[in-house]
Amino acid sequence: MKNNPLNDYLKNFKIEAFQHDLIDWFQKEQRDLPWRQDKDPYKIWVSEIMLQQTKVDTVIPYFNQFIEKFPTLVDLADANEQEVLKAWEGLGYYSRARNLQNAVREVVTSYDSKIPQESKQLALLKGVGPYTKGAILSIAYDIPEPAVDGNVMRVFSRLLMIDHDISKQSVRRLFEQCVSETISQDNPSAFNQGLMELGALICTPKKPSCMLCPVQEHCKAYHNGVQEQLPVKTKKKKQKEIPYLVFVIQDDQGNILIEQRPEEGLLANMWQFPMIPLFEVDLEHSVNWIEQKYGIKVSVENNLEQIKHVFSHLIWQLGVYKAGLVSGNLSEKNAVLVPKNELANYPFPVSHQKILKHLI
DNA sequence: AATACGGGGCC
DNA sequence: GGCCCAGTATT
Repeated sequence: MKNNPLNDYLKNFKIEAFQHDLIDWFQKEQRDLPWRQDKDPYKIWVSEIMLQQTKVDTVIPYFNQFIEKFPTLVDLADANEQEVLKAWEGLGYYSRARNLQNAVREVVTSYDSKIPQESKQLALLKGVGPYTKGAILSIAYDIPEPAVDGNVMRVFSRLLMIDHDISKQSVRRLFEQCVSETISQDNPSAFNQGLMELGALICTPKKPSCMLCPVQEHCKAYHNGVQEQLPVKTKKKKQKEIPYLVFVIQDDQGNILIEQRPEEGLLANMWQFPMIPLFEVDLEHSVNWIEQKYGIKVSVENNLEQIKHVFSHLIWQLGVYKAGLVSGNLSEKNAVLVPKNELANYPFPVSHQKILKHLI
């Protein structure tokens, strides 16, 4: 245990008093959230996946609708992937939904439909990383495991004045040690949730409400007046812009051409209007490209709109054009002609929902 | 150790 | 326009 930097950080830290102050505050001040209605491990799992990189207020309506549609683990396992993606539509990071269903099916077949309480088995499930594993174990099963997310790193970086760069993957393990050493054995669920709730409500990234903080007296950063300087986090570089041509192709019966994206990569298995990077084909040659790829002749009519869509790592500039289907038979297997009123049955990313909206 | 992977809300 | 969010998988 010597030369462990953790001992230096935890020196003079009053663990039992901290546990009490944190848990006491959490039990009084916690928000009334839908996944806190009961301790159904399945619901806790779903909520934890949805909450990855996503704010509570965004998740609430999705969670309610999702649980209504797939009330149990078995219901989700039995669903079509397209149904699941449709329920996830607009929430982002769609691989979360596909991994969740994959993992739920694994639990049904390999674990008699019961979510494992073994850390190692849980970690084997798709989409369950160190954070989600700890969250499920502690919140659903009252097992004292760390669940370190951005909140927890921010809170502990201030409490113990840790100035490691929290954007680095390896640093998470340091904070897991902090939690392991301080977590309440009696109530690990309230302890972990309390840390996150504190990070969300009081110990916020900017202008933390230290005057309202239940653990202010435990906070080294506050005592030194450096709470606004923590945590240390390197900033990410800005996104690359990619211009696309997008085509809303309609036949004479009013059907519209859409296609499913590849099963890997960005927006995997989601649907879209045909689109092509502008650096591969310009508008003049787009008719040829469409004929070659889809086996149909079209006539481009007019520009409908320009859309700028920002992702975390890139930006789409979409030039959307209306086109009429002149002749030919659809040869692309991932594409279909769909009546306008059936488009809403398919899961579209938000960028293409914007186009959909423009059509109606 | 870095990068891909969404989208929305805040300043 | 950048930052942040109850992160994970892949390279």
